[in-house]
Amino acid sequence: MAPFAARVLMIVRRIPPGRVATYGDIAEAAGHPGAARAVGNIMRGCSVSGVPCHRVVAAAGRLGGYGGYAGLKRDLLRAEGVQVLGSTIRDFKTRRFRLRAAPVSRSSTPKGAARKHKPTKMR
DNA sequence: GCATTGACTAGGG
DNA sequence: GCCCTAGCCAATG
Repeated sequence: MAPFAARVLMIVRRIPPGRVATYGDIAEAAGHPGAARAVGNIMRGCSVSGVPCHRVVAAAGRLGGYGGYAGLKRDLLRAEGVQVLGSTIRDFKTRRFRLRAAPVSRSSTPKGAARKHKPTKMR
């Protein structure tokens, strides 16, 4: 499997329940910004792989696709506490999971461990 | 190795 | 705020 695909899968895997991420963000986190479309291509092959692909949505909080089962994807998201109106996610900006570029080296949360509700900067 | 495709995104109407 | 068009990238045939 291409390293890019592996990265994408890894990233999608660490999206917690109730949270969502856009294809673009995932592509960027995987090291290929702008490859959102490629991410979608990878997703269609990972229907079953232990990857919560239903938490991957399109930009602007839209649902995007899910094979031919976008409706199922919507239900899954709602089941996790995500409010979905039509084909758009409500409070998308707050539901979006902040991804990480790459686990190059994470010794042991050196200083960010005791962070409170003030994330210094909000993308 | 080139051409087509597809769970996308950003911009304009 | 929704629909259509053009651009982009990796995967597949």
